[in-house]
Amino acid sequence: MVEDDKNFGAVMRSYLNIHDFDVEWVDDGALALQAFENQSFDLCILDVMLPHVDGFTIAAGIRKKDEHIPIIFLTAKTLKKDILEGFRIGADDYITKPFDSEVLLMKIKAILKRNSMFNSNSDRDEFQIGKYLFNASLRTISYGAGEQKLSPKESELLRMLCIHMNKVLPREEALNSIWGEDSYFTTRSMDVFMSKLRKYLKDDPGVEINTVHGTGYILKSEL
Amino acid sequence: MVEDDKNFGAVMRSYLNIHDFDVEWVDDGALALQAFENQSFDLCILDVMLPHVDGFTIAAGIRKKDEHIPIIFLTAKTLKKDILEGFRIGADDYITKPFDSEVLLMKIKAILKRNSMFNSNSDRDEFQIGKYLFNASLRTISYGAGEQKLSPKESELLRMLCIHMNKVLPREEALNSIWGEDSYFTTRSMDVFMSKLRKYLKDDPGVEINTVHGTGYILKSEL
DNA sequence: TTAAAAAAGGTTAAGAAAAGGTTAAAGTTG
DNA sequence: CAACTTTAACCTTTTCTTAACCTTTTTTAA
Repeated sequence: MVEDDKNFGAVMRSYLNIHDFDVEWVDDGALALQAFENQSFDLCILDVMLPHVDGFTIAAGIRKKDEHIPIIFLTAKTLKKDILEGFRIGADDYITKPFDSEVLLMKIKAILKRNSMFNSNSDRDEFQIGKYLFNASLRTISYGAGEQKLSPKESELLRMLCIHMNKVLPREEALNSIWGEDSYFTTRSMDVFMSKLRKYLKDDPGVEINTVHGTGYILKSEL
Repeated sequence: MVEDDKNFGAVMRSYLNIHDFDVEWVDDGALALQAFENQSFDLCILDVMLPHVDGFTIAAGIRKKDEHIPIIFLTAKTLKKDILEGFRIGADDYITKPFDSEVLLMKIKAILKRNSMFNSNSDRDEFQIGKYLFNASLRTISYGAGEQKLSPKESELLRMLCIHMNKVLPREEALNSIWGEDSYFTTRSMDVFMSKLRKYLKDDPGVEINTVHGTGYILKSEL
């Protein structure tokens, strides 16, 4: 949420918190775009009249980076010209103050619900690993122009490492999930795969797969 | 569109027609549900106060049959209780009269755009594949002057690849959908068809059908 | 405390099994 | 018969396991 009115912003945040939304609130356009780059959001609520950068410009910047994320304008600007401009940029809704908070809530839910149809299908299967982009359903690791294909087990193992990014992936967990059992041979087989994955990722020194002896592995990635 | 005010309905219809929408207009709830069953729509606009069956009831009936289709209420009922009821039933928006027609138009477009992410391709039958134009119902691939006819299964398989353009089409999905089962022989049969499709598409180097070993196929097309 | 033994893990290569590509012959169906 | 689909045959490629030979880490016991 981008809103420069401190009182209104605080009320909105607590209202949305009560209804189980996590709200990241900034009061400035530059901070908004910065937050958008560094974090991951489900929906944006933008005021239009702001110091420095206006809400339309923020929205355009957001749309450039993510053409799907829902955007709602929430503003005192009631001129038809502004409303149309908001939709032109790619807003999902344009709500004028004063507004009813319950109605806003319903609109947020309606938009998220519609958007979730889109997102749920394409399950999270893309990961950024340092300089690499790993697509688990295409089973590819791309890095600049190059592309490395992965076998099913290689891909599944890397996906599990990504899900546990910077945390330990217990050997057992991977073995049971991918091989379905935890015997001497499957263990050794997994070692072979780990060796292969390390090769695929060796060109970025900021990425490494560390061993936690007797326990498991950690995929470490800077950034 | 369900609207019992003859004058208003006629104006709305011609306004939407001017903006390239086909409008089916009924003035009664029973007719609305009947039309919904017999035809195929992209979006519903419902008045709430209607003779016989009210708009909320119609919306509930529609939602029962299709949980994804966008619904917009367009009504003079401005009570908060009604607005919330509208959203509760599953509306995408609730617009109160009087309203601005241009804003309505933008809202319709915003909602259709979001919904299109979900169901876009799934029942199209014309696709651009690189330089080729593929028509699934005529079962032809044309490329400049030339035209290649496809058999029913060839066409259906290519259509599924097109729907998943640049994404993986799982073997299973194609087998179950086209052959109705997933056995050794249907698998081999599909391999034969894949080989044929590759031949048809071989003249454009920007188009290729890639194998994701053990998983499925991807139709890749530049542009 | 520390050297030796045991366990765990790293890496490479060989080979078997599974999957897929292609072509042609043999069925099917309208 | 002609169009279409399935089956068969013979390949090639991909994938996974296994074995062998290392290195590193942990445990054992003198």
